[in-house]
Amino acid sequence: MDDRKLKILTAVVDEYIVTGEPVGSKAIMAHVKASSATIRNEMAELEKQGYLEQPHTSAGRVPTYKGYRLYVDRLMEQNQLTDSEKDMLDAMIPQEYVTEQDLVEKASMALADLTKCAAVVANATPKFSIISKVEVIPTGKRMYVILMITSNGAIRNKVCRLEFDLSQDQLEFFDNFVKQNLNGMSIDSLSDAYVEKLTEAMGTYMMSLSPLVSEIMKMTKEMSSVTIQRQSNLLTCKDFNQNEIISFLDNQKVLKGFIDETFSGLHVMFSPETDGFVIHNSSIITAPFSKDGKTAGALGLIGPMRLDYAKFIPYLEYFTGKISEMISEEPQDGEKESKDEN
Amino acid sequence: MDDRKLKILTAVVDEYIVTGEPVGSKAIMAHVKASSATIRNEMAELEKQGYLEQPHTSAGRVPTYKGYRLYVDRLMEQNQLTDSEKDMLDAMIPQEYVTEQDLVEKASMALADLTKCAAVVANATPKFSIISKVEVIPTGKRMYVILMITSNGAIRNKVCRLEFDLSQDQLEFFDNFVKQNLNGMSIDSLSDAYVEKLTEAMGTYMMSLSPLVSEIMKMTKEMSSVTIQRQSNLLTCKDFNQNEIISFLDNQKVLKGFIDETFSGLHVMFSPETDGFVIHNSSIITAPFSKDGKTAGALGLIGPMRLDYAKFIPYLEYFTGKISEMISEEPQDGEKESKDEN
DNA sequence: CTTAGCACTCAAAGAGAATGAGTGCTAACG
DNA sequence: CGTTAGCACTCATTCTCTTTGAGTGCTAAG
Repeated sequence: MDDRKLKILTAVVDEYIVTGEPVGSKAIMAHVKASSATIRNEMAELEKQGYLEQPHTSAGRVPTYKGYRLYVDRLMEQNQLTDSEKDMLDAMIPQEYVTEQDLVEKASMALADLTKCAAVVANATPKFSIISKVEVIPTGKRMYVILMITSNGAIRNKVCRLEFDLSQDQLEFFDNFVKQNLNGMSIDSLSDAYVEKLTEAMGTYMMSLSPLVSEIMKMTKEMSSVTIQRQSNLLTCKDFNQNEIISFLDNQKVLKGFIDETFSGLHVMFSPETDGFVIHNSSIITAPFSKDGKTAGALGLIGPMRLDYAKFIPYLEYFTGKISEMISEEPQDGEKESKDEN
Repeated sequence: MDDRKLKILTAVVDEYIVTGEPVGSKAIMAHVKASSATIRNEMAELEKQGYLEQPHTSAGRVPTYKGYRLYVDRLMEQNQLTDSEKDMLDAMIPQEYVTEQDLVEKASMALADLTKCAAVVANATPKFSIISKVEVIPTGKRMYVILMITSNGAIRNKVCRLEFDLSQDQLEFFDNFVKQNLNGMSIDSLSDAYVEKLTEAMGTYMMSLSPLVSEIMKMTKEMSSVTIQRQSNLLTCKDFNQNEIISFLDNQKVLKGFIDETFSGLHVMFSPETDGFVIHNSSIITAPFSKDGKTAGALGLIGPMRLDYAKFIPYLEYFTGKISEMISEEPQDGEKESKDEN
């Protein structure tokens, strides 16, 4: 794979990202010093190798998935953010917020608006945070609310209906039981086996209380929230098949499948790589953010493959950087900054 | 307005609901005993009176909003549900559910699928239910979770960040304060004036605790949930302007405006009547459901004006009837039925 | 190996022409 | 006088046919 071919491929992708039209040999001449005939020959080879394709015989070339992959991994040059861009991005990050989730969602919404993509926020709660409180609150005949709060501030409640009413005694036992055995546990470490051991340790209380334990287990599994903002941007993007988008809107659970990967660093994934998630011609960029040095979640953009990676990746990383700063324990009201504490 | 005109108008609407195409005079001949020329003359008059309109000179007629209004109010004959229809509808209502909200949402989803409309569920919580529990739970530096549970089983939590940490003493005071002054209150009766009086009654605690009170007030205002299911059905309906739908998806808050009316009985509203809610050519059918004889919420369908009212209204009423039965205190495990108790 | 030149391809856009569903109007009819 | 048959007219839709032009592959000369 010689240098000129790579240059041509880069030029095709760059151009296609801007115009959205198949790129012809003449357009490439502006980027590569060679005649259109030479470029055509090279493009024909690139097509044979699977990096480009033609919508029809007499059209220009369009990058294939393989072409994008190479482009993103090795060819693309990321833009450096200018000061004015940074100012613009800064202005988009909300200064007022209550929960971290709140901050991240608002920021992602702004990013979605800017990039005309849909934005995803994945919460790393189950992987990286610990249970700080579990409460069971009676709320009607046989109805109980379980309230769970985790170290990163996520709060969930769940109603559950039991077969019997619990006695005061049982409730108190459970309260203590939870304090001793669940509080302080990392959610990720609550394996089925561990929970079974716990349940057995409850002795005579097991019968009546084990449904609560299993509800709590369910809650921990549902803790990993994945929210999507500005899905409508997918609808207005003409690179997509409308019907696919519509059925995606109806069941977006599919996204949860490959979320775990996103916490490890910057990722660019293309639709052929994300099985289960089936919007053809789409790509997802994700970047993790952290709190006090520990992964706290990931922010992502869903858009067409024809995405301005060189521009948007720096945007995304700038955002996750800022978010990490903001949610980490920072000096407030004049306190000293103290990072990397637990 | 003579009888034949009304028959012709009815025929136009009936026909248009089925075909979606402008209705010509010949098609009407199947419904009304008269020649096409006579019908044309009558239709010309109906057009002058504003009940019909022509997309263009050489097309058939389409009902106007005024035409639909008359049709729905006075002309339409509602279908009687057959036994097999009832069976079908019964099969669509979930037998397993935890909360009432859960039941209603699942049912509305099924109804949306059946009718190819979007479904709305409006919760009457703030109007008709009482606070059964408010708890304040500390969850980090200056962070507190307020948990609120109402008599109909709605649960909300809200994180709030205070300026100061609260002492044990303050928390206990607030707990008692809430028990005495908020528990048992109807949410609707929490006027700003009442709350101000409450706040003043807190005396020396006022300074530190009033932010909590105002957060609780905010929560009560956010209690009225309106959820929409199967919005995608709006997208696939060709009677709508796609862009309008897309911008509706982005901010569906607009629905909250006229929700209160829906609790009073069956309503059919057309887009010109629902200001704030601006999907042209749309209509909304809503019907309330109740718990032990008291209004608990409303279920609705959003679709094009060209909706099969004669069929869908009975569906909707059947559903709300069933839901009312299910959520009212019924005999369980062989207990006797006891309606109209509080 | 590179490139100028040329014949060829094919989607897209535009111009008529044909189609047909539907109308309004007029004049005859009972 | 209301009803209706008949007719000329309208106009969105569909189809075919042509033109356009961007882009290609191939060939032969540099």
